[in-house]
Amino acid sequence: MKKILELISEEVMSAFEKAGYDKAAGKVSVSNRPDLCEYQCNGAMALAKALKTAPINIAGAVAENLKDSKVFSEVNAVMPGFINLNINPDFLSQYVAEMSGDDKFGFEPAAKPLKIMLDYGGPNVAKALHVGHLRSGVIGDAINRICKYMGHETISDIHLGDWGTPMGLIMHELSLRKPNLPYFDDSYTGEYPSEPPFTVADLEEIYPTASKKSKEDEEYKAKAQEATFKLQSGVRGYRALWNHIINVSVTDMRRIYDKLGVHFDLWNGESSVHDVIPGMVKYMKDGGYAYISEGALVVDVKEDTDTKEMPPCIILKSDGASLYNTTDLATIMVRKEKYNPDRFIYLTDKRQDLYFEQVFRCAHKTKLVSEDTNLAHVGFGTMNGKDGKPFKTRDGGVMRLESLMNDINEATYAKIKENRDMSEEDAKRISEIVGRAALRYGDLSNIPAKDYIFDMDRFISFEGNSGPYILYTIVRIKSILEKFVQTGKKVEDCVISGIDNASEKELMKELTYFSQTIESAYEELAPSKICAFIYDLANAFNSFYHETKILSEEDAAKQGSYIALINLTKKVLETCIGMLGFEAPERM
RNA sequence: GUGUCCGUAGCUCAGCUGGAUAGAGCAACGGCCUUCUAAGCCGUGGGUCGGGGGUUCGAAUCCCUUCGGGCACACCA
Repeated sequence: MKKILELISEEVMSAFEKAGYDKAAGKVSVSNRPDLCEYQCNGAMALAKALKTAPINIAGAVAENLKDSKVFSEVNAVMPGFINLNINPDFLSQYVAEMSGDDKFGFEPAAKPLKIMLDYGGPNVAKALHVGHLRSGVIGDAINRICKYMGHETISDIHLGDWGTPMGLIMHELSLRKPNLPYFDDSYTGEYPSEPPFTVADLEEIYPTASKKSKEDEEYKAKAQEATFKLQSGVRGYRALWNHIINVSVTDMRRIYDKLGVHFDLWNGESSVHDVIPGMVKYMKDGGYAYISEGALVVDVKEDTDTKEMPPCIILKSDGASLYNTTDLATIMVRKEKYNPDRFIYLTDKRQDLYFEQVFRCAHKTKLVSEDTNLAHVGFGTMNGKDGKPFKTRDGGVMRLESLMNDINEATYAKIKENRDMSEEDAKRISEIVGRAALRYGDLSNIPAKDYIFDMDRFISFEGNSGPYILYTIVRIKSILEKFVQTGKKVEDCVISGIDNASEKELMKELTYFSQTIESAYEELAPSKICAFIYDLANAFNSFYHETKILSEEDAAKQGSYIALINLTKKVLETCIGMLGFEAPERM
């Protein structure tokens, strides 16, 4: 189905053409003066200057041509040259009726489906998931779902940090604490224990301790580097120990990401490209792309059009070791060979903007990917506390992601118990569903690139623009539909047949924006667009709900039309929150 | 220093491919539950869109400048 604004614009464009003007001027937008009209076209004013005519004359001629249009119920040319439009209720309700008969509500998937590689999450196996990991996972996951709804094929990869210095730090610290473990005995040739010599809780304590020590103690730092080197060069015991770290850590991560509803197709890490690095480096040298500068192997990524400083992309450090750039480029190479994606999308902190620009330029320049492969980086802002600084726990520590989730679930639980009479079991189950919505919506409703202030009270107050508000709206609809079905009627038999009040029209208009919302959310890689849309839609529904008695409506056709409309509203809302990565309970 | 993002109501934020009286939520105040979940709805008050210049018939939106803040700028990730 064509989008509603396309249909309306086409109508106005042909009126421009008929009046002898450039049809391009007929583009229509939603009115910014709802008191005057529903849609507006400002094209007459843009044309006036070039044609040396008064804009109102153009607008008047166009309006005249739209007099008999079936699309509009009212068309007015007003000073200085606005064309004010009101949509014909019959046209609108027919459009919405058509939407309700379509699986995707009239949304047209991408004409050319792409294969898209998404890289988000990016946790380090040495560290516990903390609040800093929330945004990458939640935004990445939502973009993944949006891509799929667009009809694209996606592959998501968590891209674990499992190969760097943090691993060496843990191993070194462990070697000090438990020097007798066989992993540290170079002469040991037997089988290593299958049980890890530590728990997740141990790991969470070991890393920060080791990290702190290495900053204060040069010798400690050197030993940790040595451990890192031993791991990377394949020393048997270190590899075995490393496997334990991965297993313990990843098991725990899966559990938490599951709770959050964040999914990954692949759980590859930096380590998975370790073997291909030498080949890639050789390729870059042989191709004449990479050269030695200040001891390091670099690729120039400056462009003539640059107005800013653009440092070269470092491939190997001056000591010959690989770094972040190396593994990222090698990962691009591997992904290209293995999956050949049309597009790569990375989700990381926005502080890495410049870094990714370098890597992307390097990948293109060295022909790791073809010129038409789109490499995109979504740099997101940080979640800050009320003081405007990165969010911390009360005692100033790093807030673990799981703690944050638990806090929100507990607060949600308390709210449910306060407002509803519900069994312990239901309250607990529902608080988890609502809690996830509160957290994900709370994050996603912000524009990705911006920092935002996390305020627990706001998240748990459930008022205004929040996940729970959206869920509550859906639950209300479900409740009506359920009662309707109990009277022996069928929702599927209902059809949208017309409009008889203002709030119903508003709700319908809101529904028609579904397609364009999804499209722009994809184009801008901004799930926040969907949040804004469903918030408006929920508002429109709630107004309608208060003004219209549905179950007590005696006119069967009218009631059926209402039912079909709210059922469509429900489905659209559910589809949208599905893309945002949460769901609505049956009741709350 | 270079680049980049931001500065809109007391607070948190929309709006930014230029359009007519700058919008929400929270907080404050006032209404609405014998009737589909009041975690809701309706209403009131509250803003020199950081400052200054410019372009334009028209600027929160585009350009320049200035102030204030965040972030990044070759061997960390």
